[in-house]
Amino acid sequence: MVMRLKDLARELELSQTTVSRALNGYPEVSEVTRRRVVEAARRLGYRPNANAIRLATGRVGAVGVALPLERSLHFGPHMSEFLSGIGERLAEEEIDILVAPLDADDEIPVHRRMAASRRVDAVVLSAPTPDDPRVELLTELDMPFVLHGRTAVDIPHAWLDIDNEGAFHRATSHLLDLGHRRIAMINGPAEQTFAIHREKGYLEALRERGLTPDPRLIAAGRFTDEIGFRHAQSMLDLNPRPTAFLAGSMMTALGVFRAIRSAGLQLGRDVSMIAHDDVFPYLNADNMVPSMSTTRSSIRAAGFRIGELVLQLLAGKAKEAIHEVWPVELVLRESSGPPP
Amino acid sequence: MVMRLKDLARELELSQTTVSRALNGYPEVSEVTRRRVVEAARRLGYRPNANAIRLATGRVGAVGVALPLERSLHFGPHMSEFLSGIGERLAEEEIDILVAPLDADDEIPVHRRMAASRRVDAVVLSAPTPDDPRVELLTELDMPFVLHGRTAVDIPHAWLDIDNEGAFHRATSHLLDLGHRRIAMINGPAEQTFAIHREKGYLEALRERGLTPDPRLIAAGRFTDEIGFRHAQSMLDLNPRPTAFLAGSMMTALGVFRAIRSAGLQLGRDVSMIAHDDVFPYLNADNMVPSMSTTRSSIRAAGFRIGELVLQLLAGKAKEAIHEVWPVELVLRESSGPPP
DNA sequence: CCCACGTCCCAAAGCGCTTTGGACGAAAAT
DNA sequence: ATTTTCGTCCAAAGCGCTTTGGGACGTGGG
Repeated sequence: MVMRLKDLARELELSQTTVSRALNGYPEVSEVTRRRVVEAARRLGYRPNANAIRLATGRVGAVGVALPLERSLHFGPHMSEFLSGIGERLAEEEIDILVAPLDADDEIPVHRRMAASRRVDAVVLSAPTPDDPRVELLTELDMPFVLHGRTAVDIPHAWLDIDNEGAFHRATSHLLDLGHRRIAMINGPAEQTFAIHREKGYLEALRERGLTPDPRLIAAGRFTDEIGFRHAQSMLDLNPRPTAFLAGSMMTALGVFRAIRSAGLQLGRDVSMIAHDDVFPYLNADNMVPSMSTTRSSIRAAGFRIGELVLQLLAGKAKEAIHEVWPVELVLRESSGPPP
Repeated sequence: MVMRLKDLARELELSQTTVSRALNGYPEVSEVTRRRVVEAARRLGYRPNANAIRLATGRVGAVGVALPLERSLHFGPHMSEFLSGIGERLAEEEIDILVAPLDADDEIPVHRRMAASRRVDAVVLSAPTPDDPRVELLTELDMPFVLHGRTAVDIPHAWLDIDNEGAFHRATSHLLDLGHRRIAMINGPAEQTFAIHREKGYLEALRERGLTPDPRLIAAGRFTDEIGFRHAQSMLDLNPRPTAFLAGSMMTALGVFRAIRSAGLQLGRDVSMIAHDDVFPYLNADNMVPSMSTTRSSIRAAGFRIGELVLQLLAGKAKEAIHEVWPVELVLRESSGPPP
């Protein structure tokens, strides 16, 4: 049979109170007793029942991560890296991660359920839209959360985002510096905040040079090879064709690459490309041929940090004080160069 | 304040017992009372405290999915599809999914903790090796589990696997039928059961035609673009070079594809390839150019089914009765044809 | 010598639910 | 008319932990 606190206490001829306190490091128990207790617990393989602790304390030791099923069609590979990052940090504190796979339409009820049934202490949200309703919902439900990304919602909340606007501004400016004038942008899903920010950075960079953006060179869609291919292909049919591409993800970049090649062009010579790289271990920009110039920001590192922020939030830090914008590196490699 | 069972009972002027039974569908409460209770619960937004239920019943309503951090470097994209599949089924039953990201070295303690602290009712394991120690561990801990894949461990346990051996046997045989004689195999991590099965299928097909396998044409490694590229590149340097490739994953296939091209060869004409496709929504074999011939099996569907099997296991079905081998389709497209 | 004050420990009351073992009438059976 | 059965409902005892509110036993200062 599994050993409970009561058994352990009986074994030690101490009260449950004392054993509990000894194990949880309260001061009102002598050091020698504590050592005895801890040693016995280890020896007898005592493991507190997590559910009893949860009930007694009201704390759960778990955070929920919303995994939008539909969106995960776009964010599959991102999601797993992100999760790993969060997990890496929270595992250190023995905090569980509850993934809540949800359809777009039952997102609200699932969050309600999570909150009301006290399954988690906090929630991590990602892939927000500017008017994301989840922010209001969770605030109302009094459920602490950290958002990966940003919204325009006017309710104080904790978030961490990367500087998407800055990244694409720099990438675009760099291509302009090289002499490119027709720069295509294959963005992520148009409703997402990060995609909006990226477009903003791109447009702003063009405007600063007095260039008028060509709407035919701007496309949006999911982060798939296929979307990249289709958009790039039709853009390369234009006359004059774009001499450079910005790609929203490495998946997109693969598609663009294919389109460039199948148009008989050579990446890095005839056409340039800078792609955004969330740093997947299985898709290395450096090892591509030609190696890919990227705006780089590890989504895994962001996850790790978000784990940290969740802990801070739960420790009582004000959500107003939890805002981080991470700079994005521009890594130049062979895929970007001057126009022919 | 949040509504508890006691409040709801007081509100209805009923006992907690009756309210609880009404809500949980026990027979000893009249239909009219039940309706009253259910209606009031809905109206007042009553949500039972999950932790109290867990403590009282001993059931948790959660299953753990081991997410090996290190291995997830190989299985990142697979993992997220697989998780989605499991989640899709279990969400229907309001069962939570706990992901336990773990380093290879603390795998054992994490499982012990999960089991002893009653955080989950069951566990899903994936990516086993033939002598996987987790099978024995979980059996010992009396923790129900379903394995995705197979081991050679001689302990009864529930599993679901795809017919890796058959798939690669067929793919190899098909290439042989087309006239290929030098067929290279770029496999997954050598220690994994599925990779061993695939190699077996491949070797067996060669032997059936009286061919001696060339060890230089067999490689193993993680499922990355890079690994695919490296191995394929060095194999294409051989003389005579392989005329066909088998790739363990779509990621690998992308790398092989690059190597073929950078050797100045054309896929589907000079060199053939059949890749294994776990069906990622963001990497579509049909949309590649040329479209990719594959051995196809949806890892998401497998996840969904495993969710189902977990439920059966928890409902009392014997683990000895839970064994499934799924056939794998061979889908021929443009990347495979006769040798030049 | 007494009292205040630490120090170390304990009994018991929760946490919010399920479940056991009846109670109480009314209807059916004897 | 009395006993059985049945349909409804309830009080109270857990589930395994934390935490409150003391109690007992030295120790040192007045």
